[in-house]
Amino acid sequence: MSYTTTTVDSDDGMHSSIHNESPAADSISNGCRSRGKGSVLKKGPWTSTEDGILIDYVKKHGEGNWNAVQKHTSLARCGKSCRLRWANHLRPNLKKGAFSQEEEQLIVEMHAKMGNKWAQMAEHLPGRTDNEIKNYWNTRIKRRQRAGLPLYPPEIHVEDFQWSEEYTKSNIIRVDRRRHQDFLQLGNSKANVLFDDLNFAASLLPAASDLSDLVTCNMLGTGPSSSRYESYMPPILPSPKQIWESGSRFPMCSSNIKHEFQSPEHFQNTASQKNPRSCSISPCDVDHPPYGNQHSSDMMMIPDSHTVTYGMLPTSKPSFGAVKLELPSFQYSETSAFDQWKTTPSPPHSDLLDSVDAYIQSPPSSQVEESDCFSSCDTGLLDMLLHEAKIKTSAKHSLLMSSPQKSFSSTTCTTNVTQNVPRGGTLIKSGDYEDSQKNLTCSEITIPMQLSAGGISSAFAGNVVKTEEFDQVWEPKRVDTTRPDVLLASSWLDQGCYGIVRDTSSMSDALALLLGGDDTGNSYMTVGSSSGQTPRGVGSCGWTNMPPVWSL
DNA sequence: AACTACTTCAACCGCACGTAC
DNA sequence: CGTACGTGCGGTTGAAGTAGT
Repeated sequence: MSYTTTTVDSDDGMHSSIHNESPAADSISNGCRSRGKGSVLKKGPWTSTEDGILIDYVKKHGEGNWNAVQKHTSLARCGKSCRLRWANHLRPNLKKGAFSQEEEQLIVEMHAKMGNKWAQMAEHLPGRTDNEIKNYWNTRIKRRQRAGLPLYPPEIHVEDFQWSEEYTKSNIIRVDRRRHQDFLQLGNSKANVLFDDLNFAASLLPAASDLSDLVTCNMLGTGPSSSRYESYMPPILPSPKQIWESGSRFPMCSSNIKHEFQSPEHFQNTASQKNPRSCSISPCDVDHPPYGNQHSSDMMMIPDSHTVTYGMLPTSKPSFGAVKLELPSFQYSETSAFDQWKTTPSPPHSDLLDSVDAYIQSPPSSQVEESDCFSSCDTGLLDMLLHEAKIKTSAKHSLLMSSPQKSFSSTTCTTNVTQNVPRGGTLIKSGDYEDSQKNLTCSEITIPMQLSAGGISSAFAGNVVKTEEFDQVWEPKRVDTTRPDVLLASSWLDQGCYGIVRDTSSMSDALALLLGGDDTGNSYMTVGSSSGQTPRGVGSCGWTNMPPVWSL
């Protein structure tokens, strides 16, 4: 970062040169609007002189109207910069120095409750700024990650705080607006898997109404989720080779989350044992090779953060896709996940930590997009999804209740089979609308969506998941590497999953294929597979877009 | 002492929202 | 009603500081 920059750019960092030619448009420097043509705004660290000028200004004029600072003083700083400087460093009663233990505790609790709402947290910490809190938290994340500690201490029951109705709603709205543009930029492919995942999540859980709210919230990247955390999610994944060799299915498909779900019966039986709102995840039974000896903690998710708890990386193997297809404990466990993590022995794991570090330093760029993908539905779509989820869940419910464990397990297999094997493959042409409701039976799950040229709209196309595959043993098959989605996934494996960019060409090609569309401008998106063990769409498998259904 | 790796934190950026015109 | 502006927020960046070798 060069703080010596004195650019005078066009609006919002577009860095064009029109600012001097348009009388209406003030000069803008990297998002800061400056008054007067060609004025040069200083960037970088503030000098004491500048501080003095700003303090004087505030004394005279009070806070606010920051853009006027430049007019009334000799300060060559944009209003934004002035506000930031004042708020973070110059305003009175600022507390400097390290956070006290009480403050730290409060931050942790607040974060568990509200996520990355730094400004809100700052309101509860007099003298502290949002920036300070944010920095503290980010540092904490790294520290605890390195130490192999969970993000939240055991005494913090994240689930106790989360998903308050108002919070959820407010965040859905906010993030929805914020992410919409990102979504439009993503093209259609990712939205496809968005619904894919949502569909699965909704269809596999018994409490449709409750679930759909939560799932949708999370799928939209809302709630107390944190892309920041997502950035710290470690690539604790087996290599593609490992995946092949292990016979495991594609490891990072978000639908794997379903493994975390407790059976309806179990859930009901145990619900009363704990705080009804407590839904933290306890370890599931993982005892099958090739990951038989791995600890379930490997795949613990922090409900708040969409995050695999990197803190527990020291466990044996990458696990995400290797969880036994068996029901996890969905109720709160007395031996909390955190406790488990803490007591988890730490075998050699330098490779994993290295990966984590690499990941931190060079998070795959695709993360953001994928995260955004889930954050980008408009509210109309949200309602639609909720409705859809409920319907599907109802349809599934009888199956699940008749043999919960079996059903769950089977459904999981179905997911694998349908998504990795051609039979369930469906080519979705965006712009088509198929009323999935009509197609919905106990043996089919239809994923609703439609993407229009202008972005996403509330409509459905079909992605059919056939439950006739129940109980079928999944076998790895060869991937049709000519398929764009395979290329995408492959490329993603190379880049996003492991934080290592090996070759971007395949990704580009795949994207071109996927997003290029046909002559009519419609884009095709493959949802199912056409051959072999095809990873699901790239969006469905990103760490960042895994629907945190586990937070239920 | 020199170098490297790592951490901290100030500041920037883009986006979203509210309001005035 | 649309646009411009002011402001706030959350995420990201990189210079400076620190620790380790």
